[in-house]
Amino acid sequence: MPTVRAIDPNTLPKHFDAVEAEQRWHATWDQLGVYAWNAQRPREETFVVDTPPPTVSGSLHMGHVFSYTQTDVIARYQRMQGRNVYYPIGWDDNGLPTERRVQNHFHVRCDPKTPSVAGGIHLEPASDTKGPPRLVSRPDFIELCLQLTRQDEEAFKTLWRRVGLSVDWALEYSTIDVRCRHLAQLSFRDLWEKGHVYSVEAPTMWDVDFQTAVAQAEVEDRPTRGAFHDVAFGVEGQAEGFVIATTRPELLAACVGVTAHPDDPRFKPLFGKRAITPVFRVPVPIFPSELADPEKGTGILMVCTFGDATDVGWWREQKLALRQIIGRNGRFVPVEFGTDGWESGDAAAANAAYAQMVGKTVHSARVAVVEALRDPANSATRDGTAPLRGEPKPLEHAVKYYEKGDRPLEFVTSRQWFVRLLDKKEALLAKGDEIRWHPDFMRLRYRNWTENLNADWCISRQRYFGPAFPVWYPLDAAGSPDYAHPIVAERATLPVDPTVDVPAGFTDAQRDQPGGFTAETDVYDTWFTSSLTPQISSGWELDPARHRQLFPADIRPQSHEIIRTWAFYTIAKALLHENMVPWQHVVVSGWILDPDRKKMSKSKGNVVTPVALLDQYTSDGVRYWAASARLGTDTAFDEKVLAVGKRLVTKLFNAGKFVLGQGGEVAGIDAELDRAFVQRLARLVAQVTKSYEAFEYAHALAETESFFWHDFTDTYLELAKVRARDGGGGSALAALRLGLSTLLRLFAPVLPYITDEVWSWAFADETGSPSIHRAPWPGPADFREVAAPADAESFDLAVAALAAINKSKSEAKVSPSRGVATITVKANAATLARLAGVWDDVMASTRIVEHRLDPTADLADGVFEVSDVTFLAAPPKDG
RNA sequence: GGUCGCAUAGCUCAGUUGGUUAGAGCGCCUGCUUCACACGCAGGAGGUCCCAGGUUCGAUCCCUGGUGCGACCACCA
Repeated sequence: MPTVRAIDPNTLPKHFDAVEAEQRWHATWDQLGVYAWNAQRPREETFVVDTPPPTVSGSLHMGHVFSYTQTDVIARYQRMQGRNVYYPIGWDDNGLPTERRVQNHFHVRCDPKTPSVAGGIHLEPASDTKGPPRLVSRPDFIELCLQLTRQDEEAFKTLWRRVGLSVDWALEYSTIDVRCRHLAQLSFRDLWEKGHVYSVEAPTMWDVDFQTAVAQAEVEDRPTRGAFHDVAFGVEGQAEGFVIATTRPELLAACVGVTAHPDDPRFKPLFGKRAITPVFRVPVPIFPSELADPEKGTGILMVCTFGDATDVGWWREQKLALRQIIGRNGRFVPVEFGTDGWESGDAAAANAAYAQMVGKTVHSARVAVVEALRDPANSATRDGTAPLRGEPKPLEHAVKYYEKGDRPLEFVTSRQWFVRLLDKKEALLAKGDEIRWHPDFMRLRYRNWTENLNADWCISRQRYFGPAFPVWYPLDAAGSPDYAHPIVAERATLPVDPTVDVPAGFTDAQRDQPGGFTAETDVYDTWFTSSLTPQISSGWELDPARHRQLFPADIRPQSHEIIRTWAFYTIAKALLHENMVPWQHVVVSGWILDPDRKKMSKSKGNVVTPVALLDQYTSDGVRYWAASARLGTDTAFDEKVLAVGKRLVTKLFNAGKFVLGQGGEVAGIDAELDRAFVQRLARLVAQVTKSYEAFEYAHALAETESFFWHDFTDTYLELAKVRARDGGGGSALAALRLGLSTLLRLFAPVLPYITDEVWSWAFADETGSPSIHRAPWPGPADFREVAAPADAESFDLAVAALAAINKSKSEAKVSPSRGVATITVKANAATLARLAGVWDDVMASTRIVEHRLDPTADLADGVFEVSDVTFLAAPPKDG
């Protein structure tokens, strides 16, 4: 029989120093290449994670740690199952969040007309953001974005390593890097060739601060305080007017129509006539519309270019005039009245009234218009009273905002690029159903969004820090761009920067010259690139062989609030490019909530910083907390759970120290108790494996933890340790080691540090797996050589007898370790007979000297009672 | 307003494919300096499984309705 040498517990620290161990294991894992993806292994052995690239625009909070750890646990399980795990990490650095952060950090604004700083720009963080921001050129602005995101990426990387993410750092990328830009442009080119993209000049949702168009998916409603203003309009050719209610009086100058419900008797007589607006005295058509709600406001409303999406619809259907008074920066632009089919009225007076509005923001224009509406001279009716009827009535209503913006969106007419999606809803829904969602109900979020989609995807942004469109426009003889015939760069020429590169058939001298060409200066919506993360991993057209190896991915981890954006767009791209699904599974993490059950987020100022918690509870402790929550379940942040995780780490350390501290001859596992334990262990492994296969890592952890703590350390270890320690316990020694080795591996996905630490004390050499994270996942092969116990209930009988004896000690208020001089154990005869195989272990662990087994017919099977207990004298206290 | 989720011990959460006394951890109580671990061990108290109906021999679990909390979407005159 082989002999195992005990480790010397004295060579181990008294307490587990997690911070030291974490540093040490990072180095070891790097050196061993434990997490490296092997490009040589085939697809069927590979497990591909489509990792979310975190937005690099600030700091990571516990919500990030929570969800990324959950993904890591799944990846670590797959790796131990022998899969070749492709687990990349990227940084989503392009886009508005970064631009905004750079603007604030350095107090700058990008101005394409400003010349670049010679020798490259270097700025210190701005200490004072008062006064006008410094204007910097587009290349300088991009450089500042890159500088700042590089810093952020380093900080993120440090934290992710600390948390123990088993990503392959060789696969690190950023969404602004040249390869991602190349892939984004290839994607555009492919969509262009397939006829899925188009550009059009139309009213589009517009953020006046960022001065860019935004997509439907990035819009959110926010309850906003406003006020109903009752405003009297005149009617052409009659004395009687009517009163509209509006929350946006400042748009009065942009009023191009008036509408009410077709069946509303109050306004029926007005349809077909023209209303006269107060102040500006513009005549506008009054038309019926089913969309007008007689119950709302006064039942009749003004249509402006543009107050909201409904206005856009009416403007199109009724072919109303266009008077776009709000400019791209949110300020009122000059407008000439009298040139839009207006015949009657006083254009000069209107122009004079409007002249005071030019340059004002929405807010101050509102003040100005309301002021004008208080003046009876501005009345459009003939009753001589002020157009504003009564005082504004405050209300709170939902207003559309860009999700990252601060002021309400406006509809601004501009030329934008779109991906045509509205005609592909059926195909999009079908793809969504091909994917398995965890939890399954999350697919309904996707369905709901897709079914209710009401606009194509606006992919152009009038910004700077993002991949460029590979597009130029020919200029006609007058120097005007021919938007109907864009020049899209050929695949082979990509990537291009249209502001630097020259389209085929032109020379650089023709740039921005009549008869020449001009660059498209818009950049992509950040989701246009982010929706390609599976292709960024696979290389797609840049590396077809790798693409076949890595696409579709196995899992897409993400949170549920971005199903409408990230998941949706990624599914759309895979559909449009290759008619495929981008991944087999979507695993949706929940949120961390405050104790008040509000989402933890930076804006709410309730974020707990991860580093302090990692220091206090160890990385494994924090991971334990994250892995305790099921997918899709929002969880209240509870520090007690982290403390439990830390205790589990300590317990593993101590149990490992004890088990591996026992040496001696190892025998086959043949004692009844040992066989009964191994049978339980094998059953646990089967259950835990099943849970992991279903992405139910929290269930797997709970089962493992319960077995480890209750069945292993409190029960089996106590029952077997005397035999293992006092020689002749080769079977117990082997079973204890098998138990420890198995439990360490079951815990390894969640607790990578402590498990590898204990593994390294003995099992690394014994098994030839230097890191537990490359050790084989436990399975039937580990237990094949151990015979089943003679009695299937041996383990439970031993536990029940042990509990009965312990209880007598507890009731007598003596130490559990106190020796028992005499005891009588009662059970029915059959139970006592079945106990025989494990009774010696029970006696040894409870320190029974003399006992009597008393068969009693009236006790149920498996039930023990003890009586006549006397104890040995307490051992002398030393010191 | 539409869709979805949740509601189980003081707290954080499991669980029951419908079946005798519903679980864990934390917290609480009673003990135990125990030779792996006091970040421990033993013992214990604590629950109308949100409410009302229905199906069933039987419901915490299934169905219907309601209440509360949360999310996503819509509502912007």
